[in-house]
Amino acid sequence: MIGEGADARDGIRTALRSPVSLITAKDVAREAGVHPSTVSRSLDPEQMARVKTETRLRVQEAAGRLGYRPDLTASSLRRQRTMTIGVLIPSFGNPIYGDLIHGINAELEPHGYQGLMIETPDGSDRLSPALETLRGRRVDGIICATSRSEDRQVLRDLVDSGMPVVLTLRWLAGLAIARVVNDDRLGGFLAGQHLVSLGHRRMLEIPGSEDIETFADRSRGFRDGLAAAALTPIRHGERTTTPDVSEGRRVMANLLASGVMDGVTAVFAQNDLLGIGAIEALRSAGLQCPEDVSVMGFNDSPLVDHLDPALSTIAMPMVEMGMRAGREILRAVNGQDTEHDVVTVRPTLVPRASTSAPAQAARPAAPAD
Amino acid sequence: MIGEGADARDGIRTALRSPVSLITAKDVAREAGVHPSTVSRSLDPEQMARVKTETRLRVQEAAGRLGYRPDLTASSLRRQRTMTIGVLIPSFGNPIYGDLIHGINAELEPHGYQGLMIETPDGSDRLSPALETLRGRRVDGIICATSRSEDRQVLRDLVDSGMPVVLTLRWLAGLAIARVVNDDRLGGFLAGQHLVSLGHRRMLEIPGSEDIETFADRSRGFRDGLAAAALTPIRHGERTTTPDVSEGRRVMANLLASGVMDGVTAVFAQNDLLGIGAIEALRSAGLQCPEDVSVMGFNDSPLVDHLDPALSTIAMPMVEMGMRAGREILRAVNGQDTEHDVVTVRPTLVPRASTSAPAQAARPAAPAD
DNA sequence: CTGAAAGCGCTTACAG
DNA sequence: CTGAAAGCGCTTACAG
Repeated sequence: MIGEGADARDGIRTALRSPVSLITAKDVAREAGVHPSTVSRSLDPEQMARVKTETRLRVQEAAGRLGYRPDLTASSLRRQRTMTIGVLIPSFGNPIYGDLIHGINAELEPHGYQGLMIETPDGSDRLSPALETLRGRRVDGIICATSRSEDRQVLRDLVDSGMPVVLTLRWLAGLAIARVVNDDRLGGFLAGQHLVSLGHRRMLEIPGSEDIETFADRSRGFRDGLAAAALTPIRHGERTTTPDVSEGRRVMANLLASGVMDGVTAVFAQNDLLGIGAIEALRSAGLQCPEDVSVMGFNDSPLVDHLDPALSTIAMPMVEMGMRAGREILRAVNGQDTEHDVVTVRPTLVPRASTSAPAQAARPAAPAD
Repeated sequence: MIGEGADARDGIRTALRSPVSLITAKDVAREAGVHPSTVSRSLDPEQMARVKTETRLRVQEAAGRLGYRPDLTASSLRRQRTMTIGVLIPSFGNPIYGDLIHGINAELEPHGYQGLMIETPDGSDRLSPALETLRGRRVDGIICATSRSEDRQVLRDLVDSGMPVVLTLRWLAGLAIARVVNDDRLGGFLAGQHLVSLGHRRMLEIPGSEDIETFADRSRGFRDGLAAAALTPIRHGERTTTPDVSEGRRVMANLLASGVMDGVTAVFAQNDLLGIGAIEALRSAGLQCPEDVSVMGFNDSPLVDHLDPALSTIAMPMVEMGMRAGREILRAVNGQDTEHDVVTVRPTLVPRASTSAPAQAARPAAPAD
């Protein structure tokens, strides 16, 4: 009987797995009266020029009618390209990375690429496993926004294996890997300059983790900003682990207890959360921000403009950074040399209520009256 | 000359594409002196029992030495399984979804599955294209955290196509799709009960978008909470589009201008951002929170505990929700019937400084003195 | 311009 | 217990 074979086969298929009956190029070919290879050509923008218009339209019509979608899994195997870019993100819970992802996707999607996001939290030892996963999935390239100094060897091996890689948000000195980063030194400089221009003379930093180049750069910039007014930050030995609110609170409490804060009128916290914690510790000690101590953050995280006081901070162009990183990885994937590409985006000062002139009005060396 | 053929081939490979020289099962087989099929069996937990231990160890050793990772692209094609779950998220920029993703990944990863996250913002018409992408990539199942009433038909079609689907965070009435959701009605109830217990009598809601079932449920629960004290929320015609700070500000300004707020001592905003905006509009009008008007939010977003006043809100167990959603989709992928599964997680009240007893101490009907 | 064939790398009935 | 073969669905030199 006609169709018996097909029915039986369908029956088996259905019984074995989910009833997703997927249309293949073969089905479309039968419908359009052509060979499957012609289906492939008619649907590939790069190849369709070689197909007679009439044939192409017939195939496209049939494909549309049947709802045909080429199986990317098969296409990937044949082409040795998955049209997938691995994206390593420090945290899905930190909204500033949301804009980075937006930027990356905005660049990848129009080119048919899909970002495969994996979270590799700081200090989690999850970078290596994540890279193994991405290798197994044969991603075409990797954007890494989580590099720490301890990752140097792993990243070096990754690049040596031939995988196109772009570092963004953070980078590591001494690795020949393309990077797209914020000019953190400029950011630190802007913070320092801002506090100096308000009239502060005694200032200190609440540093982020030292094994992240980004934070080291913010320090350098901050020192530059102070140096321009012949000032230096007050030195102290406090270090932070994860740059969050509780660490900011802990460090500021220590600084207050040890007397390091005596006479200090402004603090540059290397990110917003540290700054928020610092303000809370100040408040607990009976000090007001900005009246007694001005506090700056870094990142311009969501909601920090709704805090009391609204947090002065440095904003990074995260969307732009993501787009640039996307562009770089696509260049690398397409065989263009990017190894020594360094793209830098510029942060901006966002002055708000948490910084003001010091109460004692210790204005920068104006002629004495 | 020995090896000449191989060298020539490698040369071509290198010239053609990235120099990622990937080890295949064939390479491992040669190294271990077995057939590629034995390599496959020795490395597959489900099959390795059939291989003589000695052989298996030899293969595993060779695989380890060569750094062999099976090509998931080939494996997917052969097995008709990609070990990938599509995850549709409303926004990467909203940190509450970070915990949802954590929960999902925590469940998927131990089972060898990978989440493929795609952002489909509300009101963006990006659900359909995203689903097309996921189909093309042959994901094994889809977790959708973005469903709106306008998506009903698209989701119905998706399920009809045989794709395993689980809705989470939000859901749609009248669709036979498994769902894992917060008990929003309970959340609304807790909010109402909290305000009533503080002594409030005249209260109103700032609603979220009406075409999201979640928000409608919060309203129902809130009304329940008030009804338990024989109260009803003040009705008004204000509606919000995207539930963000500026909408909260706009709506509260309108409510104040139109006199609807007269005598109202407490407001339930259906999410934190609306609540923050409402507080700001109150302040602009010379009213203090909570002294003049108490405000509750919903979500317990990051940083709302650092606002002034710290926002009272309802917390959802996002990690748990994500884990449950992950578990459900794996069940569905593995052919277990989930169509009518409804998993509900319970929110909790997080009372903070933005809610207090009303100034005029309109305590609930105590015997007059 | 189109068809037929080969092959991407894996997995899995099927033999033996 | 292991090998040899077939085939997942696509794409692309190769013919014609």
